[in-house]
Amino acid sequence: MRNGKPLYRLTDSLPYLLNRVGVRMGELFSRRIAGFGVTLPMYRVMAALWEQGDQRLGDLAFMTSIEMSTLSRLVGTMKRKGLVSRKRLEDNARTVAINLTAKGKVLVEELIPIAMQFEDVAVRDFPKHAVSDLKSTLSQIYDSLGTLEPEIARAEAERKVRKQPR
Amino acid sequence: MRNGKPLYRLTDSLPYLLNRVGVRMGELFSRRIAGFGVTLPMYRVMAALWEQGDQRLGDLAFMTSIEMSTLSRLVGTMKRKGLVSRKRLEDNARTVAINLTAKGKVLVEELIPIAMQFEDVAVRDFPKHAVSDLKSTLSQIYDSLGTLEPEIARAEAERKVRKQPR
DNA sequence: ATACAATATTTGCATTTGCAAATGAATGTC
DNA sequence: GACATTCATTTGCAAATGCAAATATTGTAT
Repeated sequence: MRNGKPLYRLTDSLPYLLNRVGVRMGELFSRRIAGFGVTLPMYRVMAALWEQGDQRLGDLAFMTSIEMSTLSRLVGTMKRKGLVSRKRLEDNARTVAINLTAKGKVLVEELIPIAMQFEDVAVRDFPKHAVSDLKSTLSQIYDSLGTLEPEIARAEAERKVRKQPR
Repeated sequence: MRNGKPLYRLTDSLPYLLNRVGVRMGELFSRRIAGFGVTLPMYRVMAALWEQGDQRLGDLAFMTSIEMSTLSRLVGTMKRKGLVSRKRLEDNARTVAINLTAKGKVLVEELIPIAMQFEDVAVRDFPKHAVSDLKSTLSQIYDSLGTLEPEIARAEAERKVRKQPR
């Protein structure tokens, strides 16, 4: 950046590339399952519960990366559709145990093979190792970002301090 | 799946891993730039225009992966904030040329170094080649999904046909 | 027991989103 | 040159989202 302009391309940046493929995948898969009356977030909730049942709202929010208040409402509509149950616990009534209903289980077990096939098709031109490398790198970056969160928050705060020093 | 249950874990699936890291990155970077009065979609628009100015709405929508009607409104609010301009062309008045204003340019050139640093920090524990492999795989999958779109749409339609044959 | 803090979820409210329909503008057809 | 047709963008409307505040329950200190 000899000339003062930072040398940068949005379209080469990791967040951009990540978002772009995420959006495209999401759109395609959404359309793929729309005929079942299920949205992508709904599928994620069902598949998460299929993997690990009886979850509390907070845990499910973490697992699905859906913001808690959004998820609270989503679980509400899914309950109305008869896909999940939501019972307050006897021992700790401030928490709630969310689970698949029989109907929800049947449905998600119909959708899972579709998801598997979808992923197969999406990566069929890539060698096995490339896909597993990709997945493991994605996981590591996710973890790393979790660790870095305080540091990044700090960088954010510092600017304020510089602009408006006490 | 000898027992009839598909062997599958949402949390090992590519769409899940992708979404999760995308969401976390987005949240962190959003917070990082919030002090500048800019949201993440706004940043993406500005950085896209910085890379390639005078874009039509449709092209900008494609480049940023933002749905067109959403983007139309976003550009509206950004124009009101004085960040972008939007002029209809003399030669073809049904298209519109969107560009950064001077103010928008100054702002995005302040944000870009932050984005660069953000990405550096996010991947600093990874060898260079791992990051470039990741990026190239993401790009390839994106392209591949584009190609596969018709095939996936067909799979979607087939189900309907089977259920309700003519 | 009473008040107070901590935890988990839900709700109010304003904003954003996305589909489908409407609008505005250019192009082809007769 | 009026006509439908296609293309690019915008808008109506209902639904989804996310922050902050409210609610409900549990734990703790006095």
